[in-house]
Amino acid sequence: MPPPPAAREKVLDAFQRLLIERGARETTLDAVAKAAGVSKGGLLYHFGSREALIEGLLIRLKTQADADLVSMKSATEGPAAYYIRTSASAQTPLDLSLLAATRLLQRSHPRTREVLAGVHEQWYKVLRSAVGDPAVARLIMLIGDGMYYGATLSGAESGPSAAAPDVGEVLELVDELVRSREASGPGQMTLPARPMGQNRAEPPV
Amino acid sequence: MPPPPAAREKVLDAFQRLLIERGARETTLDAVAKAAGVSKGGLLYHFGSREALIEGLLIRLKTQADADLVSMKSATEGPAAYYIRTSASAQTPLDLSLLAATRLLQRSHPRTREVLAGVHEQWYKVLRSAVGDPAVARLIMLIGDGMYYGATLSGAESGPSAAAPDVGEVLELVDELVRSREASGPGQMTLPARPMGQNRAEPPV
DNA sequence: GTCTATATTCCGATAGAC
DNA sequence: GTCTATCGGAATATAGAC
Repeated sequence: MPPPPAAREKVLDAFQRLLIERGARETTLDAVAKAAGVSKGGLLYHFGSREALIEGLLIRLKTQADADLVSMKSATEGPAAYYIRTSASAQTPLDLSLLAATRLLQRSHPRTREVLAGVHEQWYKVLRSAVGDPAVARLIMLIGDGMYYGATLSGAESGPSAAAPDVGEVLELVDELVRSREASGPGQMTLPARPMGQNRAEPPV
Repeated sequence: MPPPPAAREKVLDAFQRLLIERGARETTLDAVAKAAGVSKGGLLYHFGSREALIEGLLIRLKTQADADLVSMKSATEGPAAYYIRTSASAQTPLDLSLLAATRLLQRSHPRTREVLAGVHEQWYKVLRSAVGDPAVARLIMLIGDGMYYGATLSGAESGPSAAAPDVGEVLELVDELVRSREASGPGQMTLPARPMGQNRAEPPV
């Protein structure tokens, strides 16, 4: 089987890179073609319109996400740790596709949102079957989302902020929560709410 | 003191709404002017350029964030619970500003990212002084970010997904973690890592 | 398949009337 | 302060040569 035409992939690479670096607004067909090293006509041969280019990115994203799900399910560290650890990175091809798709989010164009939500839902299903407590599974999803959001905020030049946790710290805390829940037993799921962030001080009644 | 000119605020409102609904690409000066009910010339009187319009949005965002910090510090439920609870909403004026600014993120334009990172840092400082354990404070930041990211993903028509937790559930889990940490004492901060997501099963060696 | 050249529409910004 | 009219340039997309 001959290798697939490289031009298509180069165009998608450039499209993603420009979306992340310069945003959707400046990511014009001209700019993508130039960054990919092809002419605009050449680009439009592979992707007949801007919309088709977006669809190509979303299809690539789904393919990469499906492959990632397989790795997640079979990770020796467990799906939860795998999910948290990989959420911290913004380097893998899947991360780049996710970041790029995020730049295309808009309410009036549901396609991108649907794909991202679908990937999200798949992750949750794996977490849900791997972690005993559904609430903990959902919390892990939130933490992963939060780490991913931090990746969208951080630029190349800005150093790590004080609020940026490292992966080991997060894994440790989640592990502690999982063990705490296991100890309290599966039957007890509803605890009375208590104010947080006021060490040892009782809230006013 | 006469009320400040309403046109400026109406323009900023329309700018935010369009950024959220239709993305940065379709949020042109024409579209903003039309949505705000003014002419393009009228818009450009208040904001002399597209860049000035963005700066106006960021200034509004900082003002709203500063006001929110005051509420956060004095919340009777405590800063941590306040932070988590308000992160779930995407309805307040501050939420709209945050969502809109997110649509403007791009690496080559550091200004938006700096403002968002600054707001983030302020939140962390309050959490840090309210929660005993810095690692827990950082985890709460992540959870809030994750809830906010979920808000950027969810559209108006799509129902809540299975992976979407409610606020009470999250508050309960964080509360449990805080109490678990308090019980184990402040001195013990480093625990050996252990695989997660594999209930009671030991990982292969 | 890939290119250049071009058609058409639209964007940001300016000029100037009121 | 708000408007209309318009300029110069850039965007998407098409046509057609090679």
